[in-house]
Amino acid sequence: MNPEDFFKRNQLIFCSIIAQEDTLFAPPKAVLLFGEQDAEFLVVTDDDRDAQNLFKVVAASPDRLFVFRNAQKEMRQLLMWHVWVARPVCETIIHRLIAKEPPSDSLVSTLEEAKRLRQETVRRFENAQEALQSSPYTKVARLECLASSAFAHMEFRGLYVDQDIWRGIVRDEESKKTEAANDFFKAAGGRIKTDLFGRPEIGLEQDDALKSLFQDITKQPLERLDKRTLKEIDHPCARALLKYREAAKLVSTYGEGFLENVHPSSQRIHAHFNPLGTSTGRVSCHSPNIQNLPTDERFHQAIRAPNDKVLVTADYATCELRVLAALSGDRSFLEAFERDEDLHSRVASEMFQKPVSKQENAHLRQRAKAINFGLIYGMGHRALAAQVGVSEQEARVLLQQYFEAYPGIAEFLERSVTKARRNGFAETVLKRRLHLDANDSQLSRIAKNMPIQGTSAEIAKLAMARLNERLWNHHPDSFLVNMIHDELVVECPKEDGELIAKAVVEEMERAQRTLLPNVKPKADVHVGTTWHH
DNA sequence: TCCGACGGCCAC
DNA sequence: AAACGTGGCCGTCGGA
Repeated sequence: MNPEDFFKRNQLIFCSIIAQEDTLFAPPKAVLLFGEQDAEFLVVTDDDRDAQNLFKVVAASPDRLFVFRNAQKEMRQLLMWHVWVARPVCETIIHRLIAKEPPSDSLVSTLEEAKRLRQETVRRFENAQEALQSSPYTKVARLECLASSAFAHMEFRGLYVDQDIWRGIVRDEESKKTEAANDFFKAAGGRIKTDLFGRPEIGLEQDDALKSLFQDITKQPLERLDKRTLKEIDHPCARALLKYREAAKLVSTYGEGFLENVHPSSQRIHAHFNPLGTSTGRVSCHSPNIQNLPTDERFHQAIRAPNDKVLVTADYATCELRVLAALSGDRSFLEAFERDEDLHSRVASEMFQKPVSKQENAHLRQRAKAINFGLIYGMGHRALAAQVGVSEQEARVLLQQYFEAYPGIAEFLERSVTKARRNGFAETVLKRRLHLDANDSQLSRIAKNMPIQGTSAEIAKLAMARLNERLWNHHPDSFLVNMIHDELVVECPKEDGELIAKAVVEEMERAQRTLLPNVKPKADVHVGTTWHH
């Protein structure tokens, strides 16, 4: 069948990639497209330019649906042909949401095999569609499918890293590590035995041995030997170990092993994003995880745009607190955001009945901030006490004062818990669910956190999906290179920086407004040659 | 030699 | 640290 006729007749198109190998830059051998009816199909190959060009145009337009087995992965391969899919439907996403076993996405390597799988594919999809329609997940499925295009594109493009700068930082940290180790053993003196060659018998990575050593030094039993415990020990060994651990962390996690993820042909990092990688709806990322790069200024200098390009860095201003404001409907919170006030200061002054700003009574602002964020995590008085450095009794009073000033927040959080306990699950604004089988105290914390964290994630995914489509259609030299939960990073030509910054903020705020119509949205943006914080 | 559990720590 | 939520990666340790 000729391509025009095929696309005219089919609104819903099944898309099967026939691929050589499962590597990032391996182009498809061919693509089999077929409709729901038996007779219609189209085979697109790299030689058939007419079919390929038409495929490209139709795929990028929003008036056809393309069904994939694993959309993110398969669309990544299609990008080798510069095909980008505006409206993908992903079987894997649907199956995961309705908690069915997803179809295996093992490679289809011949056209014959793809054709043989046609009937089965259509039948399986129709069943999944039916199950989805009668489930609460239609909205969230639509969002996830839409966002999968953005993730495919982001993975395909990759994140540029200046390896020279990066290696320079790692070298500095290596010498800090050595220096700290020397300091440690010098300070430990006779406490550590040495072997025949004068080498110490314990290493600085042997936590059990170190714990005994510090129990010796402090003459106290130690439960753990983490950063916080070490900070409380006034001894040169403790200070040296802290220095050592900090440097060792950077060297091991962000050292040469990290740079091995730079792809040899693109010279970029193509991390794997898993949009359904968490229980709340947040995205996870691995190999490498570029959502937990150190906020250290030096590393940010190494994440830079290639020549003649800039990075647009945009992040939501207190996204989760805006979600809390919207879901609880708390008048005071909503008003603070409406007036662009500093929420933490406002909360502090209402709690303590005193004027508070970042300058004035900053310690009170700090306490309010700790509570604001802590509540999102279902924090109790113990954790609050540790966080702000007061007694547990004082922390109890602080929470009491907070809830007196904001009864709407208290009610909302309690309502979340009651609802979750009754339903057996917590849910987001798009009705994403997290089933709870935990004990009561943990259930309560998850019930408070999941709707907020999950809704935040949905806002970010919606922004990504819309932004990616806008960039593909109107700014083809600009593209997403990273997303860190509430932050998006876009690489674009130097001369487009301000234009793209405007587009990014627009889409982020529009997405927030879409899911939270009753709160004023806000995203901050920065344009520069390096990643900004 | 491999693998999972664990402690620790990076991010939001 | 935790009765403060969500992740991934590193090194050690102990068992197979």
